[in-house]
Amino acid sequence: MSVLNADSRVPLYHQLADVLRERIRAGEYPAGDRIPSEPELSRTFGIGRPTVRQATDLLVRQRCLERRRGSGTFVIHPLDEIDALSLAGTMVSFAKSGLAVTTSIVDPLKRVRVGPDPENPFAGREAWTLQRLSRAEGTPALLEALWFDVGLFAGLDGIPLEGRSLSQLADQHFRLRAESAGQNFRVADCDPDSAVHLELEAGTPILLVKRRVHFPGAPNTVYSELRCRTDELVFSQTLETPRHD
Amino acid sequence: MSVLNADSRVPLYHQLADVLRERIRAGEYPAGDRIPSEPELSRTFGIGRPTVRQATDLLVRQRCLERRRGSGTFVIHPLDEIDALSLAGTMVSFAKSGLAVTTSIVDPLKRVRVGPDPENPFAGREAWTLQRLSRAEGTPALLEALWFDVGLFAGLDGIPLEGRSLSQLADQHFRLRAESAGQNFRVADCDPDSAVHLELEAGTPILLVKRRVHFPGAPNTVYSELRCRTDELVFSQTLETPRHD
DNA sequence: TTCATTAAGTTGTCAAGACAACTTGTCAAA
DNA sequence: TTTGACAAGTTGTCTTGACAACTTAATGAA
Repeated sequence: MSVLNADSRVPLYHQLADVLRERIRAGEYPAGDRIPSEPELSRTFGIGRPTVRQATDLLVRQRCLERRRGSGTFVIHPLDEIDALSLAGTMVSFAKSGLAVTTSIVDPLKRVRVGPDPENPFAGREAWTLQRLSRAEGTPALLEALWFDVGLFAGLDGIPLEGRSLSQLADQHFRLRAESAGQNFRVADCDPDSAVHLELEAGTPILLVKRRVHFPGAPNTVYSELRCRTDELVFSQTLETPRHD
Repeated sequence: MSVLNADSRVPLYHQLADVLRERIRAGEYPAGDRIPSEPELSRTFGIGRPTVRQATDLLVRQRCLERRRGSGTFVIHPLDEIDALSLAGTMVSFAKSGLAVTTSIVDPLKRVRVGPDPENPFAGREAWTLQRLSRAEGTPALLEALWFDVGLFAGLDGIPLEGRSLSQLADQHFRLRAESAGQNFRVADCDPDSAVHLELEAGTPILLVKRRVHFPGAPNTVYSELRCRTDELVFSQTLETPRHD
């Protein structure tokens, strides 16, 4: 009962990769679990082991699978998967550092008309907005103000946001996956409101990051301002060069 | 006369990839030219064709080679390719802003033994180092200190650096293309030396970026510290999500 | 000359097998 | 119980061989 079509114009290893990717997506091979071994896949699909390896090679390069010699081939944990925002994500980048990070919403989600601001793409329009604070080991480290497009994120007010990655939410609830983002960095004096949350004196220099996130066909769908204390924690990111497989 | 050692712990296809990369770098296979065909490499090196393909696969993925079915495998032209470092590049990101940016070397290239510094991967070792200053519209904006691996950038002291993008140099002279990079951001007080170059008072808060650049098979090959004035110019970047197929 | 055909060469895909290197669990001995 | 040796299973590497799909250049005919 082979699912693969040997006469197809699509190479067998691409077909097998599609099957595996679909099974992973469907939860048939849960994250962290081992998938069937190469000889086993070779037998069940009636193809050679090199072809199986070509297929899993694709998924390994896409960071979907991970090979462990002598042990097996495993489904990568979603956190390590290619998440559009993880490039610049905040919760994610902190989580990887191994620090105990807690995030709480300090200003609940509401619909507002955004005032004039040349850097805020929602200026003069309505948008969802909220503010959240991340603490590392108890110390306030990052205050984040976000604005969302009301059209694309319709019904956002019915979804629990506490403690969730926003990119994960965008993916799961709205099937939106960021395409690109732009951000800039500057040193700014901390305003009084933010100073309270960050437990600083007003006027203390902080790192201010302004970020725009673009989705396919919908640029500037998310805008955020990040205010970071960098006295105890630094703001870090990892960049990977886009792969062309 | 095989150059490859079958008894080595290093896999044959890695050895062959190294040989090919070296020949490309040395100009033996010029950019745009065809390299010997797979059967030919297979014969001359006395190895199987799949092994040859494994080797060229590495270089294709590093965007060093390009396969054309029915025609051959070709050395990629350095210029028309996406610059890996442009993701995090400094001159490049400034240039895109449309501002008149000039970069000058304020501390010439030299070989030094790097002192202890937990964040500098060259600490306790020898490295190339240099310091350069970028001005936007005449105003000092960015002071950059760089450290390079002496092994990978052998002969760096014979190459004119003035006014060139370093990633372009790495690509064209050493056929090195960054794979990934990590950087962190913090607010720091400007040290006296940097203050002179940036035309600030010592102690003024500036943006300090520490960056590590990784090349295929050679992590931490470049380390740099960027000190930015952000009063008139911001430090910006664009992120693209890696595409999959 | 111009165009279509042909042949040679190249990469793309796939098979079957072999051994090496490594991991893990089992089992026996201390 | 703890330790060590062993066996089974898995991925890593490599070989030989084959045919398909495609490109290019040479060849021949109009």
